[in-house]
Amino acid sequence: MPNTPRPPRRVTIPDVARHAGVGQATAARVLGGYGSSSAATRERVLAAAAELGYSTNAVARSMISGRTHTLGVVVADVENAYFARAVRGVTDVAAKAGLQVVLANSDEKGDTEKSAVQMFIERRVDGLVVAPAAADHEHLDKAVAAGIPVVLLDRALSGATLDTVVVDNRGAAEAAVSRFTEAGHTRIAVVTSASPDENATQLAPGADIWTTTERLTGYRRALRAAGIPRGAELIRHTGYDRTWARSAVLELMSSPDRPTALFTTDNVATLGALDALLDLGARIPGDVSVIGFDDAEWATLVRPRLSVVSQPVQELGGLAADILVRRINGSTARPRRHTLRATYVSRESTGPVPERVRPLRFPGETDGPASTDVGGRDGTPADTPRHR
Amino acid sequence: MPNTPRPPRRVTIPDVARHAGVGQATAARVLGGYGSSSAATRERVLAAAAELGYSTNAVARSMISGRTHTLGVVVADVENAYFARAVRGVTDVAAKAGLQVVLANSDEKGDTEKSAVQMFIERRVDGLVVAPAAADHEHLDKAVAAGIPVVLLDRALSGATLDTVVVDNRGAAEAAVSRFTEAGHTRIAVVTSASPDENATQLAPGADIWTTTERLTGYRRALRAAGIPRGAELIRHTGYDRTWARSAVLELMSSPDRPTALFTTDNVATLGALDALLDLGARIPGDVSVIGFDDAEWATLVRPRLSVVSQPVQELGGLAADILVRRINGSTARPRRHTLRATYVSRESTGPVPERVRPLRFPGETDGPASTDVGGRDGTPADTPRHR
DNA sequence: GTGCGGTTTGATAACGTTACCAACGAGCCA
DNA sequence: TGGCTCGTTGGTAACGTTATCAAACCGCAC
Repeated sequence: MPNTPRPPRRVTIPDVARHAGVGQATAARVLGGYGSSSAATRERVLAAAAELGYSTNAVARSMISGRTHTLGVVVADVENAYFARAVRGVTDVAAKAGLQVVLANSDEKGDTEKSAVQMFIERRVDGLVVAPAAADHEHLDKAVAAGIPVVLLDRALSGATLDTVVVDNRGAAEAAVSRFTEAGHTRIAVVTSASPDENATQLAPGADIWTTTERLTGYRRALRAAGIPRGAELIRHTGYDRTWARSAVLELMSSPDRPTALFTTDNVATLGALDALLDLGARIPGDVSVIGFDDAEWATLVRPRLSVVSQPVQELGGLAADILVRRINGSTARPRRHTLRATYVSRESTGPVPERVRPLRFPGETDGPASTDVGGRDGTPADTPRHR
Repeated sequence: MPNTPRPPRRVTIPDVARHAGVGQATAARVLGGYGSSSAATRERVLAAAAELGYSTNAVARSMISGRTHTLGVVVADVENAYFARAVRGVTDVAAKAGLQVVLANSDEKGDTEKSAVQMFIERRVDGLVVAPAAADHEHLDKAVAAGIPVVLLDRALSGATLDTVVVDNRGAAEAAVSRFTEAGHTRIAVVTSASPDENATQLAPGADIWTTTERLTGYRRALRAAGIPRGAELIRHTGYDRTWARSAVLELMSSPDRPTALFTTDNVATLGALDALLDLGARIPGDVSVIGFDDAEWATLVRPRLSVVSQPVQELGGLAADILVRRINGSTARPRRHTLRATYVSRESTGPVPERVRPLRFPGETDGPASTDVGGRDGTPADTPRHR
C-alpha cells in the first residue's frame, strides 16, 4: 500500500493524567469507569479529559479485554429486502446490548462467505450471524473453536452443531399449498429461485439452499396429502433473476393444461411470476390463484392483494442476536435449532378452480431464457435485484 | 456486566516462533508479510503456524498501525430499500479496498446518529459515511479533527466542509413535474414524507431532510416555469408511514377540483399514494398521472408501470466509499459536493389531462389520519416500512 | 586472514488500555 | 499507642502485534 499516512496522535490516558496531576492508573480508573476513586479526583480527571478532548481508544481496550463489542453478520445480499430486514433485526438487538454490527455480503458464494468469516475471526468479533451459502461448515467450526459463538440464520446446515434460527419452511409451504388443494386445485405449479438441482428430493441440505428445498418438500407433501400423483408436480427452478421467473411462468401458462394455481417460494420468483401473469392479462384468482413466500411491501399494493406466507424476518434476526448475546455472556447451553412460525396471510389472490380455461393474450414470444419486451415501456430497472 | 468470561487464549506469534525454533521478530516478519526472511525460515514458520492453527490478531495489528480497515456507515434505516442499496454500494467498494463496513441505523434521530458517530470515533474507524439526520455537524467535525474522513451521503449539510455525495434532487424533481406541465396539467399535487414544516421555502438545509426540501423546490420551480400561480400548489406533508400518504391522497382526490397529476417524493409516499388510487378505482393515467421518486423493484410490477425519477443509488454509495478510500490513502483535496444525475424513467403512468372528471368510488370514510379498512382483505403487513 | 556490502536475524521498545498489587492515609477499636 | 480495616492511589506488568536497531552471518574481493 503506497502512501498511507498514519492518523494524528491522539490524547491518551497518560496525557490526561499529567494534565490532571494524578497517576495514570487513577485517570484510567476514572475514564474507564472501573475501580474506585474519590469524587474530587474524579472531577479533576474528567475536567482534564474534557479540556484535552480525550476519547477512549476502543481498540486498545479490546486488545486487553479480548472483547470487541462487535457482531459479524454474513448475508447473501443486504439489498435483498429479506436480508435487509433480518440485518435490521440483528442490529437493533445488538445495539441494545452495546454491540455494533459489521456487515458482509456473500452473494451466495461459499468462498466469499468463508473469507468474510476468516476476517471476522481475525478481527475478533464477539459473535457471528451467518446465513450460510457454503455447503460445509469447517470455517464456522473454526470460529467456534476460536471462542466465537455462531448462529445460523434463515438456513440450517446438516451436521453442524450450531444455534440455528429458521422458520418452519416445510410446514408453512405445505399449509399454503394445502389452501390450493382444499379449494380443489390439482394443477399447482411452483416457481423457485435456485439452481436446477432436480433430484433435490433427496433432501441433501447444504447441497442447495436449504429453505428452497424445505419449501419444495412442503409443496410435495401437500400434493401427496391431496392424493395428487407425483407426475403432476409442476416445479420450475429459475436463477436468481426476476426475468427468469417471468419466462418460466410464461412457459407454464402457455401449456394447454396450464396450472390453475401458482406457488412462488421467494420474493424474486413472485415478482417475476406476477409480472408474467399481468402481461398475459391473466385474472387473479379468476384464471390462476397465486400465493407467494415472504410478505414484501408491494404484496398489498398489487391488485388483487397477494396472499402470502409471511415470515417474522426481523424477529429472526433479533433472536439470532439475542442468542449470541447470551452466549457472549457465558451461556453454554447446547446449541439448538429455533424454529419460528411462518404464517399464511390470506388476501385476495386465491380462489376456486376456474370453470373453464380462458385464453390469454400472449405476446410474440412465450418462452426462452431471454424475455422479450412487451412494448410500450421504454424503461426497465437497470439492476435486477437478486434472489429470495 | 455480570459474568462475561474472556475468550480462550489463542495462538500468538511467540507461540509460533517457539514452535518453529526462531525468534519472535522473525516469525512476526513472516506472518505479517513484511521485512525480509530466507525461504527456509519462511517455510518453517508457516508450517509451525499451520500446525498450531495461528491466525492474526487484527486488533493488535490495528493497535499499532492505527488503522482498523473499517468504515462506519450511518443511515436512517437499512430496511429501507434506498439505504439498503446505498449500503451495498459502499460495502462493495469498501471490500475491494480491504475495508469492512460497520452499520448503524439512526432512525432519522439526530441523537442516535451522534452516539453512533461517537462510537465510531472511539473504535477508530478509518472513514465514515453518514446520511445525516442531525441538523448540526459538530460530531462530524470532531471525527474529522480526530483524523477520520467523513462523507455525507444522500443529503447535504449547510456550513459543513465535508465531501458530499448527492443527486440533483431539485433538477430531477423539476424535470419530472415539467412532464406534467408540458402535458397541460395545472392541478399537480405532491405528496412528501416529511415533518410538516410549511415554510420550507426558506431552504434552511438541516432544518428538515434536505432531499425533501430540494425536491419540493424543484416542484415549485416547474409550476412557476409553467406560469401556474403559487396558490395552486398542492403540497401534502405526511409522516414516515405509508398509511398517512394513503390518507393524504384519499383526501386530495375527494376534492371537487381534484388534481390530475401526482408527484410523490419518496418510496413510502408512492406506496401509499398508489394504494389510495387503486382503492378509489382511479385510472392511471386516465384519471390521474403519477410520477414517483426512486425506482423501486415494484415500480415495474404495478400496472400501468410507474414512471419514476431514478437515482443511481448504488453508485452513490460506491462513490462515497471511493472518496473515503482516497482520503485514507492520503488525499487532501478540498472537500466538495459530488452531484450525480437522477434520471426520469418514462413508463405508462403519465398521460394527458383527462377531458372530464370521472367520479371515483369512495369507501365510507375518505380522510383522517387513520385509514379505514376497505374490506375484503384480512391481512395487512404487520410492519409498515419507514420513510423514503 | 582481513575487510566490506548485503541479507537475515532476534532483543527490545513501542501502541493505549486494563489488571494487579503494594503502599498510603484515615478512621476505628482495644 | 498499636493494630486493623477500608477506600484510594500509583507504579508496573500484561495484551499481541509492528518498528527499530544492532548483531550475526554470508560470500567475495583484497
